[in-house]
Amino acid sequence: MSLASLNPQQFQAATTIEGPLLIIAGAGSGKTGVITHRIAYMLEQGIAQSHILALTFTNKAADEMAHRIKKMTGRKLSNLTIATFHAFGVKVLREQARAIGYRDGFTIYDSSDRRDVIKESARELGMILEHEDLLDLEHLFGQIKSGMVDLATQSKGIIQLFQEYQEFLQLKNAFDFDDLVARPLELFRTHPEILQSYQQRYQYIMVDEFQDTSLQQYQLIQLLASAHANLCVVGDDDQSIYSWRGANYTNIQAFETDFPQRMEIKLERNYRSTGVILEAANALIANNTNRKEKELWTESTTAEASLQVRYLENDQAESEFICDTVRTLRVSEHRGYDHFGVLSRNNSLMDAIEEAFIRHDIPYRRSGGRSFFERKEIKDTIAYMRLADNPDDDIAFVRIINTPRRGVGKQSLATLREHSDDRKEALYYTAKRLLGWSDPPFPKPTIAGLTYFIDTMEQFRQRFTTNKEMARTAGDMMVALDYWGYLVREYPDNEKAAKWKYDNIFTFLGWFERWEKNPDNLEPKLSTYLTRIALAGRERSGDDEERAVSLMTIHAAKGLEFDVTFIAGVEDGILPSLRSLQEDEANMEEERRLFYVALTRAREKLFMTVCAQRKIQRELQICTPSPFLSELPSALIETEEQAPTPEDVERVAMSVFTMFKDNS
DNA sequence: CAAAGCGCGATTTTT
DNA sequence: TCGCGCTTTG
Repeated sequence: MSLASLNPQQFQAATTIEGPLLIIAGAGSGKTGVITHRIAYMLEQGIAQSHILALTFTNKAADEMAHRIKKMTGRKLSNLTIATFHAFGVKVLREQARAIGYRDGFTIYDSSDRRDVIKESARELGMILEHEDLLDLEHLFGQIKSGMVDLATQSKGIIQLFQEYQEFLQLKNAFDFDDLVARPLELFRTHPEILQSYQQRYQYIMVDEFQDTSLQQYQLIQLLASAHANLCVVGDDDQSIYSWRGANYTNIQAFETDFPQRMEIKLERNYRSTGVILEAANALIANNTNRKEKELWTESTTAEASLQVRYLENDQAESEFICDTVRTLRVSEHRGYDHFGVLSRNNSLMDAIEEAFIRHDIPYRRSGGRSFFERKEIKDTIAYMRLADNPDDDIAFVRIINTPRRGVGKQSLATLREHSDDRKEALYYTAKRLLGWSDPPFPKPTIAGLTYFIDTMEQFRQRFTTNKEMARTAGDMMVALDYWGYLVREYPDNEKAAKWKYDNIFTFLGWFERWEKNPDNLEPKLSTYLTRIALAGRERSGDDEERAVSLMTIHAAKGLEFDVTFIAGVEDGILPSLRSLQEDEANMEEERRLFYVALTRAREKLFMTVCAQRKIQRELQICTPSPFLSELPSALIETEEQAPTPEDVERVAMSVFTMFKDNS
């Protein structure tokens, strides 16, 4: 490796490895390079891999970091821990499950599973929940678990439901997402000897995207680092965009008080964007109060640089403009598709744009959104795998017990639940037990269906533990269950849809197989893979490295960069998001940071599009430009058309009005 | 008692 | 527009 490529600040950040260190790293300041160099430098200094812990925010960032260190040092990284907070929590819990009363091989419940668990718990207590209550409870339980709300302040009913919920998880040997941070923290607090063993192991700790850590995450690393105090945190308060998930950029201030002997380094030189873009971004973010003063600068100038705002009639025109521009610039400036990125505040805006990409036959990659893993057929397949791995997983059981249909409806399920409650037994085992009776309490066809289900599952559970070809086993399982027959029956006059869904299952299993057979894979177990997809959920497994335009939310784009960047829907109510502001007016600053993150993704060219009207949830809405646009120095911005005058807005409003009149 | 058929509400961001 | 839950049907 060569530290020579680093500027003085970067060099100091990379080579200061003892003691607490705070690195304030502006957008595009070569942060990832510094972190990877820093770890490589540690290894070079003879620090054992096993003593280093690097925590990141996304799986993608963790993978990327490991990849770069591997390349830089040429070493095998068998013992280096680079993980997200959640993945690290899983590691600790797998090692220590027994200390908190769990058995090995637990399951991780994602947020949609959480919904189901709340429903189950409510049913158990005889409570009736409206859909809205359910959403509120999901949110509330998350806040309680992450320590933001005190359970004791809640009503009796809620306390009862929460306790039932926790009991359910424990009984089913499952953790939810919040547990993955909260439980290890609790473990460390209550078991000093366990904490000590981890402190001894992880003597050098590094945290990326520190501005996005929650209070609990901060407390966790504080505990771990308290023995050696070799803690390096890297962050940028201007890029804190996850407060809704408990992220607390005041952790940066907390770090300053908690480690008064800390060293502080600011990286303000930007290597990514051209001057125009940077100047605009600086001007925007200066409007935020309560931030650490900093000014990004660059020496980069290029003829290709530009910052444009386009005013378009509607979302259709917006999509067309983006596609046209991509195609034109690709040819005229010889840019690969993968150098283009399209960002939006929320996922739904991307639907229209994706459609246009399909129409124009432009290769694209859309991340986030209703991902592949959220398709019913994939969720079903995963549920079968989960149940094979952990028969206690009632949520998986309920999901697939009647998929394909095998005569198990509401009544049979109620019978099963009744019998399982008595013994605190998982539904799977209850079913197995009841079928052993001389006269099982189900109708004839149900008995047949259930028997086949249990027999098949038993057989494949066996095969999963003994057979090395797990993906193949899973495929055979879906065949044995006749999932194909199910799809044909569900989509009677649409065999194409059925075929498509069936193919999806095997695409998914293909990834599984690749993972399973990867020689770098240290632990090719079913439970390991299930954990992986639970944590990585929405992220596409970056298999096809084909060049494609990236379509994503601004949140998902953090840490990435594109030569040519589009920000779609730069309109009031979208950016800033109306919902976010309704929740709390103070969110304005976070929305501004979000826009700041979007701006700073661009290297050379940045296009922002504003529509006069757009269809939101099937309804045509009149749009006005985002107030943030007026915070950008107008001298920097090129526009082809004039910004719409109030008369324009009125005209569009009238035309929409008459359209509605005609329709009714 | 399970399966097919109809109506209603949903979408901010993600580990 | 689609998935989910409720109602009717067989």
